[in-house]
Amino acid sequence: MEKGYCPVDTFINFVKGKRKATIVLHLKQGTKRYKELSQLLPDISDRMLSKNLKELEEAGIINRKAYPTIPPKVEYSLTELGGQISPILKAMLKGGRLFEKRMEE
Amino acid sequence: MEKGYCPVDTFINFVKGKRKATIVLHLKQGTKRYKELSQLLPDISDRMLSKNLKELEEAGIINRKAYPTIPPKVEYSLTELGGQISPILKAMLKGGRLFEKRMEE
DNA sequence: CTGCATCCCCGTCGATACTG
DNA sequence: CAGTATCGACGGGGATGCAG
Repeated sequence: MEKGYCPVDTFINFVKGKRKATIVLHLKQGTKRYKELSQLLPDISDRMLSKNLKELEEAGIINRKAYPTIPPKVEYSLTELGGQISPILKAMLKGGRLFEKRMEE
Repeated sequence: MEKGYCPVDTFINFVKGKRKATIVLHLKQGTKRYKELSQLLPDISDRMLSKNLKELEEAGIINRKAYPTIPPKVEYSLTELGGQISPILKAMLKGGRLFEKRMEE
């Protein structure tokens, strides 16, 4: 993840991947397993989900905890940084609704 | 501009175009001419700048006022909606700096 | 259950050149 | 000054299938 010319772009780069923001918002509600996230986000493929999760982990936004059991079990949760940015995502959510309202007219 | 599955994505769609957010932040400082924006954003081509300006105008975020003089003169400014979302962009800017600080370590 | 590998399409963006 | 036209490179993301 590279630095943008302006910090706003840096932020966008962290968040623009398909569904990344939504994943964080769901994890804000509490720790979730891979399968649960997959069900909460019906419009994303496994490929993208695991890719986004990995990137979010590398960015330090989420924690990944794998249990070496059979069948495997993996839990995802927010890091402190993840908690710090979630209010911003919430603000963006509100802003998004503003746009959606406008579009309906 | 289509609606996202989650409003956060709607918001991102408005803002993720290269430099769109930065344009809004500059216009927040006051009305600017095309040339001025072009100089404030040295890393964006004319093609992208005019494309982004047009999209922001269509989204209702900025106003475009052209004076039919020679040489031509066009001024861009924020709409009320543009003013409403700029605090969110500022929050994203702060968040971006958080990320950048982390990356330096 | 939790992913990764492969193939491929398509939109985004840069470079360059041109116009009213 | 304020853009538009065209071409081409690049990467995100979908579909499908397979593995530990």
